[in-house]
Amino acid sequence: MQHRLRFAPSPTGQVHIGNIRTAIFNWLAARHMGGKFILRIEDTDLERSTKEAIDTLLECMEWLGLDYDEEVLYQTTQAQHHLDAAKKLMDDGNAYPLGPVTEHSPILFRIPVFCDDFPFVRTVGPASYTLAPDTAVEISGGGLKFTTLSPKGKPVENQACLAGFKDLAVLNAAGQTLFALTDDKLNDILGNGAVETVEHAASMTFTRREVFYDDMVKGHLSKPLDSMRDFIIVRSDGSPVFHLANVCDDITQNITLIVRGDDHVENTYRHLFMFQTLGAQVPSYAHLPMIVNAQGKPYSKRDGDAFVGDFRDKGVLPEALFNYLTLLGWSSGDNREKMSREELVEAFDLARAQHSPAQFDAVKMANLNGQYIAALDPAVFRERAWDFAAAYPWRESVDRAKFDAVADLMQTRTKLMTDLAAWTYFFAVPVDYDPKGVKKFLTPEPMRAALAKAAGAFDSLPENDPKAVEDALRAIETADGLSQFALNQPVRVAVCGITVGASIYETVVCIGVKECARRIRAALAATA
RNA sequence: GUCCCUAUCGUCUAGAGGCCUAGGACACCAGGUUUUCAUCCUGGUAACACGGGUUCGAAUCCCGUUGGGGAUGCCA
Repeated sequence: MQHRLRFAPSPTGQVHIGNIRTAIFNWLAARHMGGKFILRIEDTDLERSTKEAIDTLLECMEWLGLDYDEEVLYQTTQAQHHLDAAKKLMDDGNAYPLGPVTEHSPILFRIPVFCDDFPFVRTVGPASYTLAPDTAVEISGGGLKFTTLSPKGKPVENQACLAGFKDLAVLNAAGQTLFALTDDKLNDILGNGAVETVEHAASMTFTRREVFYDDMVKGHLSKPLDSMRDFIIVRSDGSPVFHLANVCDDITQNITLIVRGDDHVENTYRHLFMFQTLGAQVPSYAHLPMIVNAQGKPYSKRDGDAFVGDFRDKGVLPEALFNYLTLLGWSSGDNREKMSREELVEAFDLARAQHSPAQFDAVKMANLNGQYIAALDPAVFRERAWDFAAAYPWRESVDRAKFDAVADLMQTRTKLMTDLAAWTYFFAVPVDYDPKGVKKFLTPEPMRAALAKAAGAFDSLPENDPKAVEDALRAIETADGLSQFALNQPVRVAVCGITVGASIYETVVCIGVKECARRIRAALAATA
């Protein structure tokens, strides 16, 4: 069977790394299994879904190379399907209007009472609740209402679905049965809307059942039915709720494997019943743990730095972000970290995903990004750097050939593309000089004298000959009785304004020896 | 409150009862290479949340505690 997976985001603003990580895992799983990766845009929240948000989403996916199969399905186009499904559920007795029936009654999905044959329901065994003394139990088509005692002795109101209480018996303090949920009673309740209220109840017993499934990442998962409640699938304004729309679309799109955030685990227990009652095959599930911020907390709207677009703006390469995100909550198992897209597709396995949240580490990501930049073909790096430098005003007046030379020189020491911001000195006279550098390298008289000589030597040096620059500096050092290499840093500070950078000989050549001669004189004058 | 999920170095992780004296990566520290910085090389600091149990043997299985997250919406 060919698997069909989907990424189904709500386009409500920016694209979050948590969201895109879900997209990546879906994409990887689909490509690994040779299945389909489908994009569905859940744009039913008309208030918050905007054209801009959709464009941003599409852009982010393209930037990361997340190509999808088939046409994008916009959920708003499916409204009629959703309502038809709700109608079917109502007709089959699997959904009912809340409260007194009016045109504006919201519709609830009823966890089916007769569900013993469902493949994802099993009987756990006998169970009981002790109730708060002398309280009532209400049994209706909407479920049970009863009052228990908290450990501190306070009464606590409980509500649960009818399906949770198979073979229910309500007892009084003496242990006598006050009420038994027979098939007749059940039919009365379900068929005629009868409401049974049992007063003076002390306890109740029932057969506990649970819903269970095998999560591809979390393993065996289950939840007792008596801890579940019926839930709304159509609002009072007639619009379908997430649960309905989501499940319906998964059915119409024949989705076979759902990979999503583990905040949906609880929903899965409910959706299983919906697939079943809608007559559809239930899909497989894989729930991914969340990505959390540097404080170990879930990302919130406040964490403005977790948007995919921000990483692009900060100079992160898409392939590096893609790779780094796969490392959050997943590992190959063989110590490989920097992996190509092909390697990832080959190695990807949902069963190897982590069960607990992963913290995003911007430093490690920058390191990975540096590895990707270093590995780039120089011609590609020149191109990308040129494009990225468009953000900086100095690029306008820069000669492309010179820029390429600088790019070649600086590639291996670039971690983030934003590092290019510091390349200004290659193209313009430094406006200020690093104070520590000035104190150490431009202040001592012997240095200043030697620097002046260097300027003179540079005047008559051939361009594009780093060896000549090196020889010239060595000659001056020897003549002035300075130690070898003593002039390198002074030249760097005078020419670049800073103390760190690539080989000074290469740097001088990049800037131009004549220009450097001028800069040295200017620096000497500025620091006199 | 109830229910669900979860727990290995600071961080991402390896680990499927004996290969564990717990491995790798980032970060950090020390040394080396280097004209500065970065790269690179070598070495180092650093973790099985806690308490019970099962077993000849537990990071690994079970129970409990604690911590974290989620659900409990006419949000998705």
